[in-house]
Amino acid sequence: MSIRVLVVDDQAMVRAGFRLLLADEPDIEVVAEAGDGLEAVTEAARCDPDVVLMDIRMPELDGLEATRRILAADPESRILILTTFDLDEYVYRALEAGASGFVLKDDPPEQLIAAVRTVAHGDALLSPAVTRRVIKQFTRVHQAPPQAVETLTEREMDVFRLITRGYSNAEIGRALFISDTTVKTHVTRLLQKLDLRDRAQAIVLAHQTGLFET
Amino acid sequence: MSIRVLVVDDQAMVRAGFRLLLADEPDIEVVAEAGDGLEAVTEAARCDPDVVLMDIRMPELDGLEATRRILAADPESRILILTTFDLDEYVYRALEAGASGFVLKDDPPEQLIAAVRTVAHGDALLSPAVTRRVIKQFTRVHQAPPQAVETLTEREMDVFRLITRGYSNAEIGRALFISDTTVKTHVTRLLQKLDLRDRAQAIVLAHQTGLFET
DNA sequence: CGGGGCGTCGTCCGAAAGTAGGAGTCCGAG
DNA sequence: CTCGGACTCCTACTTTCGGACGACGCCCCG
Repeated sequence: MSIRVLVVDDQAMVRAGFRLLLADEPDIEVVAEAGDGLEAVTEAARCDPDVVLMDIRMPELDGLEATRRILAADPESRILILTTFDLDEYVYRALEAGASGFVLKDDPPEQLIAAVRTVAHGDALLSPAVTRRVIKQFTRVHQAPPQAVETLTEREMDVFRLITRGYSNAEIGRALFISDTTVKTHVTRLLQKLDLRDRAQAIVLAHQTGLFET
Repeated sequence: MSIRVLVVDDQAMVRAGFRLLLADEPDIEVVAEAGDGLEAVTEAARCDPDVVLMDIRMPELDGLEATRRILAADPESRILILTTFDLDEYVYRALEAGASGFVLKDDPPEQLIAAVRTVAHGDALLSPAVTRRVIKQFTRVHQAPPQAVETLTEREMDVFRLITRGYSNAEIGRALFISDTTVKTHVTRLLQKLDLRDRAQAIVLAHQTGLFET
């Protein structure tokens, strides 16, 4: 009763690497390979693997669409997405598509193998590196407004409020009857205090934490 | 260079169980135990463990507060929270308190051991059971867009969504695997379609209309 | 009285953002 | 097959932002 795996990647070298890597594991068996999304769908239908190891970037049909189609044909399929970057926007979309998990290509091999077993067993999984990111996002959303906001002066708050309305520096200047260079001073300082990069992030922060509601 | 672990639980039997469980692992060593939160704090300060395995429900000082204090004394500490229930409240609060991970007491032993290694290595971790819930939270997406937003193409929507997260053009490019000049093209066109001046206004619009909730 | 925080206003500079226009691919509809 | 829409990428340009300075006046507080 070994775990039957389908490896999908457009680079033959990568597929070979995984095949080799998994060959040492007695309870895991690579039963098929596919070089693009379309192949992946047909192969999945043909050999009904326990786990599909799927690259996300592929010709013909990308990993997302392939995931959707495979799951449409067999909702029981377990699909483990592979990617190179962890800030990958495709993470979310892959999970939406119904993928069971997510592993970085440069995670250590043992982690990949453990991941295969985990999803085969029915659990969902994110690679630790991805998890760290998710946790970070997660805790940020659920945190009360950072007390750093309290360190803002009255004037900085004025500017902050107008920033969250989408005003430019010049507009803020006109609204507050000060020069735009002064506005820039305030903006720079509030960004520093809140540890943000630009006004865009400031707006996001304000809305996430419910600042300036109403 | 084994991983030095401090086990914290108010039940001596549980501590003994973990000690036994971890004794078989050559690279893991239980260097101390504590029966409540206060003890945990002093023990952590005394023996400076690599990983603290901490129950969340305890007399004197609960796992959350103990976590905060240990981290206040040494921000480098890795704390792995143990609990019997996968109630979200604990997850949030433990992560807020700065815990590196979260494991259910009835997760299989191998998972616990792997978790210890993972957090010792510096990665964050959620038990698969918890991860599934987190994933669910994160994959909640788009809803009915208000009018003009419908004229946006799929790609423009992708870019729009990342803008509302505070991403720069370069970051969006990396996330979507396209060049930043292409991102700028999409940005310009979506701003035109929505009759907005800059990304800041786009973020405001998105949040005001409840686009891209969560 | 002297600091220190705050608000105001500058300059200089580099990095982003946004605009304009062109151009190539792919794909589906007519 | 042609046409057009979507997507991609480019060059070249202007404007805006943000950072790093410094400066001045104000007012409060030790």
